[in-house]
Formats: sequence, structure tokens, C-alpha cells
Amino acid sequence: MNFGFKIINWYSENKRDLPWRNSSDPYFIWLSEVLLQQTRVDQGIGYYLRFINKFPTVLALANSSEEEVLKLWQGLGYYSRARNLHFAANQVINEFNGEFPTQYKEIIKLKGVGEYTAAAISSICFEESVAVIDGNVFRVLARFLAIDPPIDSTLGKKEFKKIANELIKTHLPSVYNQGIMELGALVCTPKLPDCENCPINNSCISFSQNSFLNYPVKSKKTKQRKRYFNFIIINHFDKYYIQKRVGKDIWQNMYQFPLIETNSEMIEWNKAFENISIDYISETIKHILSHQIIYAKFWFAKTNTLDFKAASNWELLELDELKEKPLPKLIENIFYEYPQLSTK
DNA sequence: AACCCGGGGCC
DNA sequence: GGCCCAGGGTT
Repeated sequence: MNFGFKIINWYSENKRDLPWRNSSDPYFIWLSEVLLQQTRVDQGIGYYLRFINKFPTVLALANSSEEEVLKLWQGLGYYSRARNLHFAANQVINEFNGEFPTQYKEIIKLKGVGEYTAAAISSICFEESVAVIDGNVFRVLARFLAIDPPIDSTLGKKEFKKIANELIKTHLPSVYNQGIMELGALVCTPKLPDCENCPINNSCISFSQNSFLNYPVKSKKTKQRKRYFNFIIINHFDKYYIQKRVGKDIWQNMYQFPLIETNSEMIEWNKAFENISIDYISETIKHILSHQIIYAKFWFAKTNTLDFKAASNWELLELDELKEKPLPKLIENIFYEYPQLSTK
């Protein structure tokens, strides 16, 4: 019995019962796939259920606002996924006459849909024979065949793609693709893989060499940049100023308290705020992102002068209104940390 | 090809 | 602290 049949048999007996399985509606599969990009299944399930409840159809999603979608995405990270999801829903309505595209070459035209997601949708929903290659597949194939080229190199990607698309032949694409990913997620895990219970352990090269933890090979390592954020929380007659993040940076189109970013933890208090009395300064909060370490301080201030001059891009909102905006986790957390910001 | 984009879980 | 997660877009 070969690789693919063993995986399919294993999958049929061991697959998890996930909310988007047992459906082949491309809208649901697309939504689940985008939600799960760089995201663990356990983390994505709740978001998936809330999304299909609020946006049962691609038309409902297209008719919403980007801000609504970002709000529902809040806390999950990689928010370009949410913006692109909303954009792509409108592509389906306007460029595909409201019908979700059915072929890989069309599906991949949707914003936020790359090779992996197009392969997943076209195979799972339409049985197109194109192999998915995600982190799980890289790991399973790299270990099974002891493939040395790094998965983040151009050469490596080409080789994995060639092998994956050879292995999927003669198998039902939807089952094979989900099977190999499920094996990577449940058995061939990054750390402590369960090789004893793996259906293909007797022909796994790295297992026979006891070298499975050396695979997959990766060449690049992520480096983190340090940033220093000073947010000022200005109470103005029990309303608060916020601003929308624009430009090409983290948390694009989400909201925050007015921010002064500095090059070090020291801040020379800006003259723009010399008329504001600071009541309290928070401890430094370390907020870790994949490529950045943010050291944040929150400056609590109050001004009840009627002619307080706010910056032009600030909005003055009630706490309740503020919390309806899409907020980065760092900002959302503040409401739990500081009781004075809890809604009455 | 290199860089950018979140947040959480696990060791 | 480092690695990884059902990756994709931009430059």
C-alpha cells in the first residue's frame, strides 16, 4: 500500500470533527482556510462560528463594512486577512457575478488567496487535483523523504511542489489533501511527533535514521524589532480621544489611543500636550508580535477645558462607542487592566 | 528574494 | 526565549 492510500485510510478513521467539514460550499471552505492561515485550528474555530453566524453568505460579507469585519476579526492577528477577505467578497459579487469561482486559476485571483488557499478550495470543493502545501505538508514530506532544501528557499518550494503534485495523483484530491494536513497536525507534529502511531512510519526515511527532528529545514530566522509606544488616554468630559491607524504598519485601519512613538523608552514629553495634566502613567507593557517587541506605556490624562485643541485625526468617543471599534489586542487589554476604563 | 504582517500555545 | 501555527502581499 502506498503513501497516499495509507494516509487516506488513517484520515478516514482519525479525522477531527470540525465545523467546516461535511460542507463543500466554497464560501465556508474559503472562510475557514483564511481564518486558519498561520493560525491553530483551536484558535480559529470560535471565529469561524461567529463569522458564519454574522455573515451566512458571501453576499452578506460583501455588504458589510471593512470595519465590521475587522471587529469580528479582533484578537486573531494578521488583520490584512480580514481586510482582504472583505475585499475578495466584493470581488466575488462584482467580478464573478456573485458565484464563487470553481477553478484554481480563478480562485487564486481573489485577494488574500494564494497558492495554498486556492489549492485547498479547488480540491476540497471541486475535486481539482492540485496539492496543498502548508506547514503540515512541508513537515510530513520533508521527514518522510528526508528532503534537505530549506522550505523557505525558492529551490525548496519548487521541489516540494513537484513532489506533492506527484503524490496526489490517483487519489481523491479533497480527501488526500485534508488527510496529509491532518496527519501533520495530529501525528507528525513539530515537537514530539507520535511516530509510533504513524501510518507511514515503516517507510519514513527520517524515522529510520532517527533524524526526524532535523526536518523540515529552514534557513531564515526571524528577527524582532523593538518599538516604544506611548499612548495618551485623554478623558474629556468622560469621553476619550482615539485615532485610526493608517499607513503601512501594523494594525492598519484599526483604532488606538493617540500615540507617540519614540526611539527609546525615554520620552521627552511633547509640547503639544503641555496643557494636559497627567494623572497616572502605566507600567511598561511588553507586547510581543512575530517581528516586533512593543514596549508600551499608557499616559492617563484629563482635560475639561472647552477649547482643548485635539489633533485633526482624533475622534472623541464614549467608552461604549470606543469599544465597538476594531482594536489591537494591546489596546483591548487596557480595558481589563484599568477599572477606570470599564463601562458603567 | 527579502521583508512585512498578530497573537497564542508549547517546550 | 525560540519555534510554530491549514500563508499572503508588497517591494
